[in-house]
Amino acid sequence: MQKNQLYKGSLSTIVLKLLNDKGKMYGYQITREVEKITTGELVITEGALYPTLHKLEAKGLLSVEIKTVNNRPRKYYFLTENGKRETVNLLNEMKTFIQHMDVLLNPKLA
Amino acid sequence: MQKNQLYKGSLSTIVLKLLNDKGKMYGYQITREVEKITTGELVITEGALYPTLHKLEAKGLLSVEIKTVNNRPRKYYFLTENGKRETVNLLNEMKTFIQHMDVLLNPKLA
DNA sequence: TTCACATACCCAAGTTTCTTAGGTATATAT
DNA sequence: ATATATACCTAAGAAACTTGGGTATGTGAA
Repeated sequence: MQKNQLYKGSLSTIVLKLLNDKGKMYGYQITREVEKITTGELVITEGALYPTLHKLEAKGLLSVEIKTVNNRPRKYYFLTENGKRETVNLLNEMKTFIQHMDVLLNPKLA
Repeated sequence: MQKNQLYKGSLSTIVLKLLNDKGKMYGYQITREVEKITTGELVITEGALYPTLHKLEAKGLLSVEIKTVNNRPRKYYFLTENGKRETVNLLNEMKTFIQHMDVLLNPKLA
């Protein structure tokens, strides 16, 4: 999703958090929304997103609902109960990760 | 370095920043230092660290100096001029990454 | 003295996550 | 007609790890 390797591993967390806040979203909408929120700086490629959505569904964290809009099918994803619990876990892990980075990269002098 | 996928991609940044602050360090010492700083929470495996040190050296970001201490060889790594420049870049990328995560995971209400 | 543990280096096979580069198809604006 | 936006998808390869080894010395405890 970037030249930068740091984003590796954060995609599931981003997707789950978005669905947690918005309720239901479809894949293409997620890519648009992330670009909008980050003012175009973070672009999620479809080659990364769709396999991730399928993986989260296979794990039982997401469910799907297909709707046809403008003669095109849309797959709306939403969190299952397990998905809601896992979202909390992943957000905590992200918080811990950032704290660790802060300690390592901004050491207290003396 | 963790169960968690988030740390993937951050190892080079951590190593370069440590060397930037400490001057010279050897591999084993880096693993000890990171554990110490994070009070045991972040453990860098040797299977991850040594290939990373070799990669950074191959890229011209690190140089090596071998010393024998207690009848065992130690390989002290230190930043080259390019390494110093790249450290600044990677620290900025980490800062940007954390800002993006903040915007995505802690959206302003309304 | 033997046995574990810390120190100190290393590699190879496998996994996960992503990038790159495609493919299909409809609607709309130029 | 042609490009762009919308909307889904996959497969091959790259990168960064984990896991599980290997070698070897020094030290402390049973």
